[in-house]
Parts: sequence; structure tokens; C-alpha cells
Amino acid sequence: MQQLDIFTYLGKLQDYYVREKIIPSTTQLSALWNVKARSWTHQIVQRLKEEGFLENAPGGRLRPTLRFFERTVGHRVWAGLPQQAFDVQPELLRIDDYLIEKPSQTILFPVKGDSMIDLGILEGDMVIIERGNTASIGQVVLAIVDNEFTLKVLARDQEGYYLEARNEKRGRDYPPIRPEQKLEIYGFYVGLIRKAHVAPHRPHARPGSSL
Amino acid sequence: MQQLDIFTYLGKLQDYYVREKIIPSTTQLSALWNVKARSWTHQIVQRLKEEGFLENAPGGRLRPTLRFFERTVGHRVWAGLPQQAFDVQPELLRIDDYLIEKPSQTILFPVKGDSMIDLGILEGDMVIIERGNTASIGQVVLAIVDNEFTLKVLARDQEGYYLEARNEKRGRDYPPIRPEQKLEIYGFYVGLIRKAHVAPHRPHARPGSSL
DNA sequence: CATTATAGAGAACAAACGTTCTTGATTCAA
DNA sequence: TTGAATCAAGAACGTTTGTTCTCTATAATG
Repeated sequence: MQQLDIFTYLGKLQDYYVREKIIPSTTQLSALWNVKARSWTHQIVQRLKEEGFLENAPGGRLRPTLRFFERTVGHRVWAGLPQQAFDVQPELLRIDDYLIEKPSQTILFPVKGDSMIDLGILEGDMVIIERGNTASIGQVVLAIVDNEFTLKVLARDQEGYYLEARNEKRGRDYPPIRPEQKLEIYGFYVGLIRKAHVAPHRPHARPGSSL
Repeated sequence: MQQLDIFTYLGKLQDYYVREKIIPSTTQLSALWNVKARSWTHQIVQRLKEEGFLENAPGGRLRPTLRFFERTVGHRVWAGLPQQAFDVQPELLRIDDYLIEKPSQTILFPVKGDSMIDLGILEGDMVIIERGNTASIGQVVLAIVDNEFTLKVLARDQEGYYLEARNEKRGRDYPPIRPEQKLEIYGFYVGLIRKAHVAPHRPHARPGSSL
């Protein structure tokens, strides 16, 4: 704690950036960090630049680098403090880049119902759909049936193409969908994001200690 | 073309923002827009604020609004489609913002095994973990057992706290984990991202037409 | 003990900043 | 042809900015 811990400052700044979507000026940074002297704030900023979290945009203002957004991915227990995650060369990952390859052809679609539960696609999840009207058998596709979107597996038999659910338990609730005329495919499933509905944080349990 | 076309200015600014990831100052905007008077630049900015493309961040600096990013996936694509699509405003949702509230306390962790499959957490998924050593019974937690991370449900009985898997089918493969001394909780599950392993794109099927 | 980093504050400054007010063209409808 | 908008530039303002330089405490080291 004696040592100037840049990551404490970085953390506050990252949280601020998420809130405000801007890197503030030295003066405002001083307030954010509870530093009384703008000169000292400047010093800390300099350190963050050396570490590669910030850089100067044309005009001298600060802007976040790619590294600023990167998030640690843990594989095994890091010896000691969690902050060391940065030192230990962990895998770094940016969610948007990881999930979306073609931003202009990608949309998010909210999942309703549990017809795809066997593939781990739950109600309330957001599926990531890449546009394209061609798909392979067995692929999960977002199709348009009766003027409504539906997420199903593309299948085919003697009678032609149809859509299958993936819910073993309640299979009879989701019979195959056979298009009356044509099957309109909007895009195909390339990923998923889920926000867990965390119960309002009542810290019931505090088993053992911590780190 | 006679009329002051804000969108010409907006376009240039959008391109600049993609390049530099920052909204420049009035002076630099003047250069970008080939406007000689900073006052006039200020006027245009005012117009863009009224239209909802820009706003003032705390401190007076400019920042882009959500509408600023609107253009990427043309909304015209949606015209004529089922109404569900409009609920989400796909291109306006930024994944990072949606999933992560406290970036500095959040990590991603790759899921191994199928012990949590009943909660739709599959092998290869990345769970989003928010740090904190307190948790409620029934919450999904990332705990440290035998110097390895494990993702399980926190439970409790007469004997004390323990960890449960969630895999009905192969329940006997995942017996409850009871800590020898103390149960160390690293953080709790707040979300998930998944990248579907799309088979190399062989466009087997082209059922019906498209849009 | 003396010394040397480290953590922090204060003052000071030129440049850049956001803003306002004034003035001059050009366009276009009454 | 008068008069109001619109488009544009200039000058001027007080404030904030990034930066530098100097000066202290405190802690660690030898």
C-alpha cells in the first residue's frame, strides 16, 4: 500500500470512463483521484502512459488505448494479489472484438422461450446474429416465420427444409416448423451474451475468509 | 446543398472519431471542417447538440451520444420487418456497457467441463465474474478450491457451506465440494459470453429466398 | 545518522479553450 | 427593395488546460 499503485488510479478512471465515456482533464482527474495538486495528477497520468493505458490524442488530450479496455482472463490462481494479473502476461480480451467480426452485419436479438435450452440458449439471453440468407444444415438460424422472428436449428428431410427446436424435455411443445411456402432466413447464430439477474446484493454468506 | 447540411459535418466528425476515438476541441474541429472562425464551429456544434448527436460531458467537453453511432447498421434494413426488431435498437446496444458495470472489478473466466450445464453454462463459454468475497446461498460463485478456480453454486446445510454443481444428468460425476478448512470465494457470476463455433461457412442450404 | 527515493503540495505560465458579441456577405420571400 | 434568415468571419473575454519548476513531508536504505 505504500507503493504508488497505479492500478488503483487506473481502476477509478476505468469506472469513470464507463460512466462518462470520456477521459477527463487533469483538473477533473485530480478530483476523481482525490489528489490536491494537478502536478501530481499529471505525474500519475505520465505513469499510466508509460504503462500503455493512456496516450495523447492529436491536440494533447488524453485518450484510452486498446489496453485500457482489455480485461483479464484468468486460467489458474495467480500467486498472491489479483493486481498481479497485469504483470503475469495474462490473456487479454476485448469483448466486442472477441464476439463480433463484422459489426455492420451483426445484430443482437433477445431470446424468448426455452425452445433452444439444450444448446444453452436461455430466455432473456441476447443472441448475436450475423446476417446472411444462406446456412448449413444443423446450424442455428434466425428465421422469419409468419412475420415473426424465431431462433431454431435448420434441418432437412425428404419433404424439404424445416426448423427444429432443441428442448429434449419439452420436445412435444416445440414441433418442427415447416414453412408454408418459403423459409426466410435472416441470419445465423454466432454467439451469445447473457446478463445474469443477480439477486439484490444481500451478503448472506461470508464463508471463510478472502484474499 | 445551399442549406447548412449538418450531416456533412457530422460525417466528417464520425470518420474522425473512428480514427482517433476522441471528439476534438473547437479549434481542431475548425480545421477538420475547414471553417475559419471558431465561433462558427461552435454554432455547428450547437446544432449537432440540438439534434442529439453530441452532448457535453462533465467539464464541458464534448462527447458522442448513442445517436452518434447510429449509422453503422442502417436502420432502413429493418423497415418492413416484424416489430420485435425495434424493441432492441440493435446497433445502439454496446456489449461492454451492457454486461460490465464495474470494469476494474470484473474478469472473464473460461468455463471447463459441463458441471453447470443446467444453468446454460457450457464448456468454452466465458463467464463474467465480478470480484467480491461475499455471496448469497444459491448464487453462482467462482471459488478457489485446491488452488484452482471452480465455478459452482454456493450452498449450505447443517455441516456448513459447500459447492454444488448443476448437472442433473451426470449428477453423480459432480458430487458436492466441501472445503477442508475454509471456502475461498473469488467473485460471483454476473454474466456470460459465448462464441459459437460456426462450422466453416459452406453454404449448403439456401432455402427459399431472402430479403 | 545521513541519504535517497517516493508521495504529494503550491505557484506560475503560455497556450488553448469555450463562448459571446459584432459585422459583413448572400439568399430568398414579401 | 426591403427585410429577414442564413452562412461566415473576426475580435475579444475570462477560464481552463497541460506542463514545469520548486518545495516539503515521509519512508526506506545504507
